[in-house]
Amino acid sequence: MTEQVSQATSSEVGVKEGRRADSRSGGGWQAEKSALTRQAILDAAIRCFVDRGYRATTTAMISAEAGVSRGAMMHHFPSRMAVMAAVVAHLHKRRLSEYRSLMTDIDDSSRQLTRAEIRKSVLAAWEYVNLPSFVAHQELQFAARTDAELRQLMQSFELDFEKQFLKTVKSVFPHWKSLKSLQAAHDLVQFVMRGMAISLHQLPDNEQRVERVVELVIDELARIYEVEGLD
Amino acid sequence: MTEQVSQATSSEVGVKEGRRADSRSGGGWQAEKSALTRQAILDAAIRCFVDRGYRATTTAMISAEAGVSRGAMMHHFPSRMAVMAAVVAHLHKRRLSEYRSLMTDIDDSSRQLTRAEIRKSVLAAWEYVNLPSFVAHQELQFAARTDAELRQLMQSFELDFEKQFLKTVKSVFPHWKSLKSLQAAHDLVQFVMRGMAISLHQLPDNEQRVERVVELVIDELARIYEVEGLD
DNA sequence: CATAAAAAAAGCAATCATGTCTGTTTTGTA
DNA sequence: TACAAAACAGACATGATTGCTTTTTTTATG
Repeated sequence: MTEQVSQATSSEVGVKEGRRADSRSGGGWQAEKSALTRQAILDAAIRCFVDRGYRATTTAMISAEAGVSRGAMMHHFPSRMAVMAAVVAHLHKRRLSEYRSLMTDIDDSSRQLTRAEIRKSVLAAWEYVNLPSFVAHQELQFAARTDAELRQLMQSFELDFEKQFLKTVKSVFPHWKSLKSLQAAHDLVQFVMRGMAISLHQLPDNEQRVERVVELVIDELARIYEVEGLD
Repeated sequence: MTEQVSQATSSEVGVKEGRRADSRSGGGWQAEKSALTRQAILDAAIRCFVDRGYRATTTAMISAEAGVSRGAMMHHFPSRMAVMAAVVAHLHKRRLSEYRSLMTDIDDSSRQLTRAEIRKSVLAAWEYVNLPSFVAHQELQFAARTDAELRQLMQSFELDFEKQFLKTVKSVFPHWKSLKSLQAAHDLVQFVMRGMAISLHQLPDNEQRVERVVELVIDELARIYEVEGLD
């Protein structure tokens, strides 16, 4: 009945607006409520991923967290994997939006890139990987390594995400001319942040080590920008 | 009966030599066989982690992979978590040893650090995170985020590992004087490699992106060394 | 108001993983 | 050889999770 796998194809991704919300004036409450419970379930699933992990998250756990019965959940999502598929699409949009929010008001687009702006973008990336949406996605991505079904499900979203991600970066750093070096710099930042996020989960002394590494990354970005980023 | 949790305490870690192997001349076959099955089970568990993931790895799966009956396995390890604890200790030693192997013959310790040597160490780190032992450990570490029991189990090993790890780096780079900058540089490399290992599992275009980021890291390390590493 | 459809809730059967239990074989020792 | 202990193998019971089915409630519409 309700499709929830909707493959991602580059630009158009996760448009599940196919449901006829507010079909007429005054009516449409049913569809609205349906969409509401859907949202509740998806958000609940994300919370479950964050504090129990993907594999340990059961359908009962999600429905309880969402405050709906398991039966109601099975009505919207006929199987566990159907929920996961919907979460993947949901996270795709949410992460993209959150990252864009964090990356705005960094570059004023009128003058050249300053070190302060580079720093802001790096710190934004660090904030980003500490967001629940990122952690949840990390759980999915990690699980996908050994779960062929999930991997296939995520594949197109991952590709599109990378594309949108880079596009955002380019729009934030219009002064950075060499696309190749920008891509590499972006990769560097992402990898470092992801590695840190994972490694420091159970290690003490985080603050200082994070700070130092962040400084190193800023140094390197500034260097790349000076050498390859200017006009 | 057989202890298998043996907390890690800095230098002395995972000494399970407490068993009286070859208690006398001619004898000791029983203990030897026991140790042999133990090894088989531990190695099997690691393989299971690599291609099924920590959470999906069942006791039946491990015993099948090891070629022993489930009963035999339960004899050596009374519970699932007991196996995991033994694997943690096993991996601790194995990873340390493998990393040391990869890091040897990099610095000839007679002259100053060259860029070629820096490159070798970075590539060694990249090889390192692609080893089965690292992937298995990654599975454990990741699962530990949402598994309090496992987390507590690994904690002391993680701390000790970091210590030994840094010690190895120091011995490989005797010319690097500033300990603080060496620590930060080491962190940078580790974070980048971990992030790459995770991110690029299901993304294409790996080769080029890895190469570029590796170059960036090498550049940064050379820069740090010149500024803070020299006498 | 009556009826159809959607949403929600609850119950049920099958599967699977774990831990325990019992029984068998092998090894060490008197 | 006889006995004890360890190593090993298989079966069983329990609890959990999943997907399906059935029943009840809510919403939309004639």
